[in-house]
Amino acid sequence: MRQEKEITIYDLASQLGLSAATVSRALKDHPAINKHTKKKITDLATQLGYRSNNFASNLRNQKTNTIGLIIHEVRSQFMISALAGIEKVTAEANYDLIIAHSSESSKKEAANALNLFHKRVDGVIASLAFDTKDLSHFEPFAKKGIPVIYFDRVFEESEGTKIIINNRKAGYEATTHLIEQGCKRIAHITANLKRNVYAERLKGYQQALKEHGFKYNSKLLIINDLTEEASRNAAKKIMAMRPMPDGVFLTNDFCAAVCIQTLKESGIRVPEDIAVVGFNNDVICKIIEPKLTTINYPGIEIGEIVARNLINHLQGKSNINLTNTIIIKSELIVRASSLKKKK
Amino acid sequence: MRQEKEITIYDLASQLGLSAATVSRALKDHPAINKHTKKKITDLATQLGYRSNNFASNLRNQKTNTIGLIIHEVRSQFMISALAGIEKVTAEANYDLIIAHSSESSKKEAANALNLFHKRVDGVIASLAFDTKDLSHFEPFAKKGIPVIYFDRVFEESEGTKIIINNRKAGYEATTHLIEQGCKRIAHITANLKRNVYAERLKGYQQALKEHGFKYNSKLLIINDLTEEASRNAAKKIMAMRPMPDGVFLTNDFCAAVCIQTLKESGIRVPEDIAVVGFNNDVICKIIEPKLTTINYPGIEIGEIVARNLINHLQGKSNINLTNTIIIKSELIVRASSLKKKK
DNA sequence: AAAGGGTTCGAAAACGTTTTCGTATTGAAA
DNA sequence: TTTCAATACGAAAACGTTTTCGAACCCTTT
Repeated sequence: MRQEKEITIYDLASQLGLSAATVSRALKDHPAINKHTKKKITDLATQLGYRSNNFASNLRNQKTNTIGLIIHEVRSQFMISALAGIEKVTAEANYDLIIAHSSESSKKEAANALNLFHKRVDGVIASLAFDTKDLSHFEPFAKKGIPVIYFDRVFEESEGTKIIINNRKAGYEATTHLIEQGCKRIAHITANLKRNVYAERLKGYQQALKEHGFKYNSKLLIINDLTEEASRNAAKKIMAMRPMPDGVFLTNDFCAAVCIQTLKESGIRVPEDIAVVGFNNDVICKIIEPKLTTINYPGIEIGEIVARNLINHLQGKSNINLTNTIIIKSELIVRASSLKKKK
Repeated sequence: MRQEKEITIYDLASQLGLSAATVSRALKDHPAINKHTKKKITDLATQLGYRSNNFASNLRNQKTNTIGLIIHEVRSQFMISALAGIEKVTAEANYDLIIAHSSESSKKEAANALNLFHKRVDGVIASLAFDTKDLSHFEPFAKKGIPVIYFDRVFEESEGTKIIINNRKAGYEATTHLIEQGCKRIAHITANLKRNVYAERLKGYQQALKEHGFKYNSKLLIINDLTEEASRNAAKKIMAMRPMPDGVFLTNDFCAAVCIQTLKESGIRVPEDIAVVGFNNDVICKIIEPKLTTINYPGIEIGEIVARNLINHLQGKSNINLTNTIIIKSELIVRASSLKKKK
């Protein structure tokens, strides 16, 4: 396990009777270097197993080629898909990715932001924690001109660049679909309304009700934290409502799946007794019986778009400071769980 | 958006009439510095918003405080859990994590390894791609004494340190459980047998059959790639077998869930007509109807153990070169999908 | 007073790269 | 032949930290 000495540009230079400056330029394919010497240098470099030292380079260049990713929870289908998209794009552009997850704690989110700041990331991508109340922990980035892009969970009224879907429209479409299936009493199960995604979906739900002549009833609204236990309790609450709802729109597929399961265990039929629409289009949609109608929330595409925007900005190809909000397309996917009317 | 000048230890030093050496030591809590001066220095540092420059520090120290993670697929419940565990431990130890995923391609895996090598990670954690045939792309790390820990998908006969569960025992227990439930004709659905995890589970399956007086029948073995479509086809193959198996052990919960679904759609009852056991203990187990009996493959714990071992080695608290294989406990979790005998 | 031993700090080199100004060489134009 | 411009390369500083090897100082002890 001998630790061979690491090769530097000085080693290459002295072996070829050149200067370090020339070697450095040659390896960067600088035009001022003769093709012939360039070839000699690169050949020797590969032969000797030279690898450039990123720290020295970063130190000199004052940039890190690293992007920080702050996510609220890594164990979510959507986030994983988004992560995959982000990873793909950043890797292709030769950026490193530092992943920091807050486990839904705004405190940890702030600590992560500070950590990334100290690590001097070139840019940040963030989806906010459940209980984040303000963006003050992102101010250091703004002060240094380090770009931050928010996605999924954002403050819609804030300054920064945001990439989201039209959650209100999605909520509207989900609810309208239930109404079109003949539902007269539609419940909505969602999470903390301080988060834009949930608040907007609720607004869409309310708007759909109103436009179709139903009046919004807050007794049909259940707010929980989307865990398995909470989802099971939500289903019980639904069953305890009198009269029982004949449709329910949930803000999360996993929660919807657990609800369907709980309802079925009590002998309630889906969709005959109650139609169900979820949100996200997780793989679980196609496993649960009946298969789950849902809103397609395309994680990979969103991740790719987020990363692409950030990198284009970093490379000077565009300027996200001019962009405030980018809306990604989403759509309703109809499956058996909501089909009261057979086609 | 003014870019304020970055504060260095020289700035702190000159403002206090000290040397950079003293400041550096004070910030690192070096014992040779007076508590009083130490306090003055740290106070000024926070006041001026000083942040230490990692590159300069890394350049000087010749280490990166970065760990590379090579995974075959990010979109897998197990891998995500493992990732969460790894992230937790590395973050606590103040290591950065660079994630490279190979999308099940050994070519990309080799490219990722090279990339991490050039980035000079201090250590590597890897789970191999579907079609990786040898470990030659990890040799550069060995040559430089950079530790590599393999987990999940490994070469069991190779040199490096490996962290795995006893896949053979797990396969044995799953199959024995089916036999105890009265199954006489047990199929096995798995993936590429070049990968240790699948090969070992098969061996366990075979051993259980043998020990209970059944003889192994290769016609009951189905090998696929665990996608949704392949899983559906596997279920059809099961149904086409004559006589049809009365039990099946699958190497993956998602695949099992799709199979159960397909079987049910054809009117076959689970577990009455055919008992099913999966592998991993994904959330899907509790969603599918009937709930899926499975082997608990504890991703978070494994991730934590892998990361902890690597970091202890890097910090000189232990030496993984002395360790060849660490076996983590796994266990059978019995649910409805395999219960032919009611208790 | 001298010697010794802590304690506290500093000078300076080193890590490996990039880039700003150069200079030297060459070929062509005047 | 001189001049000019283009081409090809080098010297050296700079990026910010860490650490070795001292040195200065103070306090005890002989």
